[in-house]
Amino acid sequence: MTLSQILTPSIEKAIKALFDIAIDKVEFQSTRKEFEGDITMVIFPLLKVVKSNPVELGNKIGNYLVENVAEVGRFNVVSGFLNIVISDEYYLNFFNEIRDDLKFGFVTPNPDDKAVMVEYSSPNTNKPLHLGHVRNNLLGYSVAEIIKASGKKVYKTQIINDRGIHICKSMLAWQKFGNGETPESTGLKGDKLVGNYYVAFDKAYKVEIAELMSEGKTEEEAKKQSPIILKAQEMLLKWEAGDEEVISLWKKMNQWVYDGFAISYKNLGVDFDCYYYESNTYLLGKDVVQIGLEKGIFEKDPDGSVWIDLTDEGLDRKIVLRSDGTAVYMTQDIGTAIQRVKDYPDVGGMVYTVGNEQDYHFKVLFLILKKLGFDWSRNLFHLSYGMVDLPSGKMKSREGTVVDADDLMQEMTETAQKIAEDLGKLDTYSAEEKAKLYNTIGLGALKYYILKVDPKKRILFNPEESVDFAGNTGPFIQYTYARIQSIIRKANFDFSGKSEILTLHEKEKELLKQLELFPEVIQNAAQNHSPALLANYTYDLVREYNSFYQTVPILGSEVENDKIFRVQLSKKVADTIASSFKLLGINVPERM
RNA sequence: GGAGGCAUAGCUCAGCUGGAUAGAGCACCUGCCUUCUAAGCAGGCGGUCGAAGGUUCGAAUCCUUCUGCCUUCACCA
Repeated sequence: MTLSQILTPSIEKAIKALFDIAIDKVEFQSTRKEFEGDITMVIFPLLKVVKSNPVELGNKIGNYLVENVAEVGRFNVVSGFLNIVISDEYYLNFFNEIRDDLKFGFVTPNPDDKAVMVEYSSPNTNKPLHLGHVRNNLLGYSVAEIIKASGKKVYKTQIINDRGIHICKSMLAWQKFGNGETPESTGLKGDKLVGNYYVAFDKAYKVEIAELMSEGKTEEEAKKQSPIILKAQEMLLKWEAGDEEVISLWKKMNQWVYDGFAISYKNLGVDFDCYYYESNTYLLGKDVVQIGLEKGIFEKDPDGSVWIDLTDEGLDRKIVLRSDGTAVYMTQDIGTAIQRVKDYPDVGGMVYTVGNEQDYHFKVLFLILKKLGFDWSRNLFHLSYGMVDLPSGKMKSREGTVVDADDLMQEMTETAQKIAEDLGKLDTYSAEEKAKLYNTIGLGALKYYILKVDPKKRILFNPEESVDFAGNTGPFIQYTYARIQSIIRKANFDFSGKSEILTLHEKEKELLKQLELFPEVIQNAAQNHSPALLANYTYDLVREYNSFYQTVPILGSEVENDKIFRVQLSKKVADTIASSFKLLGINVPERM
């Protein structure tokens, strides 16, 4: 039970007793540091219903609380704010309750509740993952974990765009220039190899366009008539017709890519419960169009194309089926959503982690699903995030200005290594332990850097300056965790028993207040689909701890009970950091 | 042109349902390693919260208008 839950009924009673008026809402905030108190009640809203002045009313309520609520020790009133001092006993009881609860803040899912499917990553299979995918993956994974921690069952999934002209381009280039190269023969990661052929295609394509243009064709004509693009289109048709040779090459090259992605995902620390492939889903949704037509949600044009008119909702008319009867992107997404609920009947909502350039698409998709009348359509959420820009501008894969995900992780690890070696604290470590640690710190820096920013904002990523390791960063938080582990190792006394201290140091109380917020933060982060809330909370907790750490002796404290309590408190902070970082997908080191 | 998003310190970002004198980090300056890890702590400097109106006892937060940047409005995915 939280403080506000304890206080609210008493305040309601007080108002009832004093003025015979029922109030429906009491507003609290945590007390600002410059005033004495732990929790503050804002008096102003009450003045609308109660005729009094704020100070007088504050005093009356305060007196009532002191007399009737055990947890309330003292109070003071400053203008319209009633600052309430909560007894140490309350915080000590709270601490004893949560101390050994490793799941503190986490809610266990109820098996009867509906599950949430979280889609993220969803790459194309013609090129390696880049910085944009990194943000997508980190966000999607973290939000999935946070929703899980908030008490819902979660399925992590992705839809892999494994078909289409883009992969045909890579396939064609491999046939033309490849000399039978494979990941094994070249030692390249499969996704890199296939990506190279995609680039090779584009290069050849550009040459052909230039040639055609020098022969007097317009750019538009050249783009359409280039032999290599015609070949690629032909290949796509063959793929759709099920041509054995094309399908077999397609399978082979896609598998290379999947093997490459698997390594990237593993390094990134993300995982999936199930996969959807566009080659299986691109025909879905057409039958639903028929249902929509019958219901009058869709309308058919004379040429046979099917549309939905959303002008009443302030949107446009949107096509859902081409005049030749084939599916468009929207059709597929409708069909895939329905398919997912068929496959996992306990799914009652979905989260789509997709960049904000598709805001409009998802608005329309959700609206269509709602009109079609699916009950789960009320719980659809587009986890829309801003682009990751480089100082040089946008990332363009064709121009080679992308930041490769594997390279980036490698660089971060190397930076961590360099900084750690300069500090020279790890001399007793084995090479293997060091490598693992550098990875933990480097990726911690990268992940935290990206996750601490509000998803909907764009990120300006400067790879030169790389990511900080000081201040509000992953390594700073990891460092605090490692320091606490060191304290625990050095505490050669038993601190497992009940803590028996009676009064709290101011810093200890601040820490406990911060810890108390953790469950609420998880719920909040889940509701808002925002790992940033959790990340910034953790930073605040760590600052609070460091301040405590520097002012209050822990192991050195002479009173035995205080010492035990402070180690226990430190451990709880470390556990909470670990819990929080787990939800962010960041590891914590035992030493650093 | 229609729709959506963003704008807070020199830079990178917090700021939950409106609440007290707008908070961190980086950078710059001052202190603190013979005591548990200085990747740290304490402090200083730095802001008309893009602009103007409005609602309110009270606005960075809500409403309107404007400015700037970005995205989107394909029988592409």
